[in-house]
Amino acid sequence: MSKKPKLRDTGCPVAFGLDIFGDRWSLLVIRDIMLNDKNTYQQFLEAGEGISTNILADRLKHLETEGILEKSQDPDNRRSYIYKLTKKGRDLAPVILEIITWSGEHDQRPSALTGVLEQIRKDRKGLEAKIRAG
Amino acid sequence: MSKKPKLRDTGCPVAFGLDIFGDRWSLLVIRDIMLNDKNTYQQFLEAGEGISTNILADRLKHLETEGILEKSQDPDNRRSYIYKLTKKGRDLAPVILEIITWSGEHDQRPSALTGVLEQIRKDRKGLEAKIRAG
DNA sequence: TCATATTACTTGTTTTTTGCAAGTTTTTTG
DNA sequence: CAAAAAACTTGCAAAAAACAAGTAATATGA
Repeated sequence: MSKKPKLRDTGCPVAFGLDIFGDRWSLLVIRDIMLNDKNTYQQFLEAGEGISTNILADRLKHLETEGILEKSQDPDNRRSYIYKLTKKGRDLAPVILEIITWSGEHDQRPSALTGVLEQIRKDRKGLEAKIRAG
Repeated sequence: MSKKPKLRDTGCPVAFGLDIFGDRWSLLVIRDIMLNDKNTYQQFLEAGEGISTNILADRLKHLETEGILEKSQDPDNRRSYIYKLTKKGRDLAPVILEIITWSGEHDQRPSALTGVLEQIRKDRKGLEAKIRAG
């Protein structure tokens, strides 16, 4: 039921990272919080790619366990929880931005995040700083 | 049998990238070629994390189809094939290096790729250029 | 040269993960 | 106070991954 990431304890930093966020969905949730101002379960569900409810719940739990996200109650709605990136999570900004940059170079199709791509090209440091600030 | 990546055609560049290399193994193969001077099926198998033979074959085929890798016969051994990164593949260097950097900051354990981490810290541009040169 | 070993896979089966539909609990809204 | 919303959970089928074994084409060593 829960994600058992079967840690590949080889000491490789690439494998270390992939064990935490190297699946089909985690980086999309992180993207939603980091760049699309989403921060609730419902918003993640409606994000476009169509993640299943159980998988989303599982990934949120996993990312929280790994210290990438933290969850707190919405003060305005006691049914709702707000997910935020921790510093460890925000530190993934360069990884996300490099993926976007790479796709910008190698994807033929018109992109949905063109705005972000332009921001990266014009003022990458500024964008990174903004994300890092939280 | 073959990998059907179920393309998430939302136009998002993060999703675009993940559809190509966002699984448990692809980036490890790319890492092996990019940083560990591995380039044959056997070498990938022995790389430490223990990928299964069928999954490796599947991923190599997929990455070749996506234009990340190219395969050629080893002139010195007609049983063997040599896998190399294409430009598109080498362009993933910043993604890999950022993952390594992130893990360097957030992994407590002593790392196996300390050498690379130091190289990144001392002369990232140089390392990137070297990888980009092929 | 002929048995053995390599290399790169493929095939079949089991196990794990994902995807999908539906249900539950708590809180809010009209 | 009935209905809707938010965040999950549960159960089951389908897909993917892991595991074990086998195959085909070289190459190697006695």
